Amino acid sequence: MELKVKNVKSAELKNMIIKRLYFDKALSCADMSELFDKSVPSISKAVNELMDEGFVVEQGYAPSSGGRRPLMYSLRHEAIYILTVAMDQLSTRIQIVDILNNPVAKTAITELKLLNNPSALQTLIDHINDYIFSTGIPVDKIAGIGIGMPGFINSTEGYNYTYLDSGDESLTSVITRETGVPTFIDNDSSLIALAEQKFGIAKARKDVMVINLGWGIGLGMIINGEIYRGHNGFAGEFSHIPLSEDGALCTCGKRGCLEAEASMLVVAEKAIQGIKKGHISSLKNIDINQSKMVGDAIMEAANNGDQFAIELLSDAGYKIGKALAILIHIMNPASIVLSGRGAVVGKILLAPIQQALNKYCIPRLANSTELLISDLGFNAELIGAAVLVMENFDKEIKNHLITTNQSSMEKTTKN
Amino acid sequence: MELKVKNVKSAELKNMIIKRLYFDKALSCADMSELFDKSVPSISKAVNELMDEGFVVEQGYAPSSGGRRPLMYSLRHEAIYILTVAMDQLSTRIQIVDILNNPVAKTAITELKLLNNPSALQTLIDHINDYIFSTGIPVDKIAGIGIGMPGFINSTEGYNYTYLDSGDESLTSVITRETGVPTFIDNDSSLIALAEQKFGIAKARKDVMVINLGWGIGLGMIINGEIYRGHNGFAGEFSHIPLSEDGALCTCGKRGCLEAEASMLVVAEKAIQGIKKGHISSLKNIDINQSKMVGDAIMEAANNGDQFAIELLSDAGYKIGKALAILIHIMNPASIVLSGRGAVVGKILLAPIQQALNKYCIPRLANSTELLISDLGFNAELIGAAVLVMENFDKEIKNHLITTNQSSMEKTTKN
DNA sequence: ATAACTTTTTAAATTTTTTTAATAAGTAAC
DNA sequence: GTTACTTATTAAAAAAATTTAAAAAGTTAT
Repeated sequence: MELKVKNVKSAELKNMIIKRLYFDKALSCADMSELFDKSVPSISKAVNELMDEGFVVEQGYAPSSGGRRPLMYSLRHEAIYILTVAMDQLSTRIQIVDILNNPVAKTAITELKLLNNPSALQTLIDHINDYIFSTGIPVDKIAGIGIGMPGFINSTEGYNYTYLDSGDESLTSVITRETGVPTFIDNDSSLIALAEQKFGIAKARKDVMVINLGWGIGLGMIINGEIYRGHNGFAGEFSHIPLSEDGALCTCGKRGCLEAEASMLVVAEKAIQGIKKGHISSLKNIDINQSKMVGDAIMEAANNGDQFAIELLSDAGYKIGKALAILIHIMNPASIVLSGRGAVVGKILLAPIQQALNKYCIPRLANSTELLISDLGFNAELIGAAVLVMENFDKEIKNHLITTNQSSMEKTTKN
Repeated sequence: MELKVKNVKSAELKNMIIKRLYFDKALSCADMSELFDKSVPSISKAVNELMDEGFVVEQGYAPSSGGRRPLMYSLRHEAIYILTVAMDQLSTRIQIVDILNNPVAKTAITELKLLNNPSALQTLIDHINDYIFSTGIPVDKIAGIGIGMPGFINSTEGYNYTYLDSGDESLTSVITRETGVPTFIDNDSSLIALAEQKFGIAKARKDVMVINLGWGIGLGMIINGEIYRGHNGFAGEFSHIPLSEDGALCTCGKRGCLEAEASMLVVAEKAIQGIKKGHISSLKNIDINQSKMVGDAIMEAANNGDQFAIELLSDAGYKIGKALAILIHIMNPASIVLSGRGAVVGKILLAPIQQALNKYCIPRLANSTELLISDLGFNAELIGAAVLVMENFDKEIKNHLITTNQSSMEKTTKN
């Protein structure tokens, strides 16, 4: 006996509508007809079914553009929630957001060391389950779990080859099984890029390079409007491109990597050296035993006008600019976005970066690339994780939401 | 009175079939059903219509895979020809090929200087028209003209911002008007990449970087199975990425560009210097006043085991390898193909390139990229030009072919 | 204020596509 | 050499999508 789902194409259209409404908030039938190249009656039918299923609601009339006012449809807020997770080497943030990306509960922040920590995966799962329980939101209202994390990640297959070893089974499969919610993972920088392109400063742009300025230097690439992950999912390893011939030794074992020359960690290191040598600066009272805190302190000091801090950042900015020149030559992007932790000093970095671009770029290329500073800030990765879930919104997720929802999908049995 | 073409979607399917048959040579209805996610009857209907229109013929039965043998369909050879053009700074090749990319007449090679030559465009048009006339192939059997050329090119709009100035009107529009055949242009390196991915060593691979080793160093990118051209069509400007801090002066005005360090022209230049200094080599009797001929001579000498030539090429190879390391970090491609003129010394370049990759690449990335040498050689650009035309095969082209063909499309008049 | 024109939605008719079933043509095991 | 099982094509029936037409709800110019 074989089970067969009917109306596959119709279900596809409905998923496309849900997905689109997540990004565009509200659309009329006419809008969607245009968007999906489907007739209005087809759209109308799908929308009505989605209303019956509880996913879509009428939102009211939009202003007329010269004729009858269009009836706008949007997603029902209570139908879909998304659990988002942003991990770095040391700490993990967990959050549940609604369909407007607004948090519905306080973000949970926990210490979770990724390196050499065999129990990290179980800890993560426990934290997620605890968080879901604490919010009281039923599991079947959560469309999916999106997780951003560092490491070499194969997003399609759901593996992280660097951290959170899950054995033969994929990481996403383990978390899906243990939480009961479809799970998706991706590289932190890719998710930041996704956030910037969907809801940030690079909104709707097709070819965007997002630089994740943090303790390393990540690169998330949007190519033809989609995240580009490369053949094995390792694209965007910007941190370790060889920049100078005999530069500083990098954690990767090679010399002259961009990360070893210009990351916030290196800036912090240089600041500590400088302070030890007696550099006059508002930083001189900082605890120099914790590079990461020094990093934050430098950025704050720079924004407050501290000359020494600005000098250090400018130096890093120039090197980043040189690397960006290479990136521009290869990719000819519409925009480059400075995002991640370092975005707060974006304005200070802008001048030296532009200077490097002028020196190392063919003018025609430099001029056709806009340099932007993120306004999403620290939230980018969490928003990106939500986008990741909704980009993968398909039959499976809808079934997960619908199983304990009101109606069930039409199925026929083939005899 | 408004004219409206019916069966738009059906026409689309038919174009998809023609396109696919160009790439796959022969397919059964079942194959196409799978490929296009359409029912067999839909495919069958479209194929029968295409046979009536004279585009498709039955090709015979393929071996059975356990059941009834599939009837294979292929394109009718006499229905579609493609005119391909490959231009470089000094000379232009023109050719007409059939649907199997086989030339149907001798390739025409003419001297045509691109730089500072206001009459270049008219000369090109004249040559194309003369060539078509000389072959006796009727214009309405030629699906399109594909042209590969150097310069900053916007393939979608059909402009070349560097050469062949066509004023306000697009270059493709001028040539289409003057020849009566739909025309498409693209960057030479992009077309070489297209050829390698469709009919060359990187066949069917999705993420491929093709290096066009010639007088410059070009880069054609296949991303997600499609040519990537960047935001303005300027992507792949690999020649001018800053490689060394205070390197040789480049024609672009900057220092340390890859092109200025490792192109065949530079190798030739170095050879001339070496010979003048009395280097012992089989090259010593070459005419040192023509760098380009020296370039060819060096490649030949290297392939014959000349130590000095090999040394020069190895040096260039190592620098190319360093640049490829950067490319691999950013793109994580499945394959890198060495193509263009320099492909003939690919085997000699391989070792120093690999050496550089070992030094400058994270092992995981280097290991997941295969380094290939083109077997299409000098023909790649012409084949790519044909692919460019067929990739753009759409309603317009089909109409062009069909106007003076046997049947005409069904049209209805809206009252 | 009214006529003329837009835009959106709904319902009925038509077209297109897919599903189903039947037929044809082959392979492989016994 | 049957029999059971695959695979491919064709034709008729069923389902789905689009086109067409009409109605509803506005805007704008006179």
